[in-house]
Amino acid sequence: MNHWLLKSEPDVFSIDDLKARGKKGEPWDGVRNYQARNFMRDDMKKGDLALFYHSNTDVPGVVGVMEVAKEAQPDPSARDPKSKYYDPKETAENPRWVCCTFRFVEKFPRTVSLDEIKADKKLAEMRVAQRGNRLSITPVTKAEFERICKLAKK
DNA sequence: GCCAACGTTGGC
DNA sequence: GCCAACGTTGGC
Repeated sequence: MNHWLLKSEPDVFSIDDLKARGKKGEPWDGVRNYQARNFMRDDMKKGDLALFYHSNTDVPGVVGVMEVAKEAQPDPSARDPKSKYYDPKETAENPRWVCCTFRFVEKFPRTVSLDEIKADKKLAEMRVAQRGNRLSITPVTKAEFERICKLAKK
């Protein structure tokens, strides 16, 4: 099983929004970066666990856990001219963008902040802690995943 | 709101 | 296929 970290701006879609979706979960649409897409398309499997990270907010950090409920499918927003994620090059025959569907697992009792991640020896190498990192979907190791869960419950 | 870092686009 | 220009991300 693989582990992941996915960023989302809480103003746009927060962990509480995901929780409100219940068992149905939420398709992670709008990813328009090839590296991130490849992770979703090629490596994300049903049951994989992912850290939910709030970006662009007062205290950026990991706020909870979700799981892959459905593996990659063509991203419908890419073919919707009204969507801000619309891509005129997207076709049904040759879908360029995909999305996995995620289901809420848990919300941490507290946020594991980016500052904390950077300060922690075992976590400092995570992609999300690197300067200039903008990738919204990154793989994390099992050890990193478990470390963050442990910190969250301290 | 600033700005550094990065990915993408398009002219050549 | 290079690279400047541009748009976006996201911490601060």
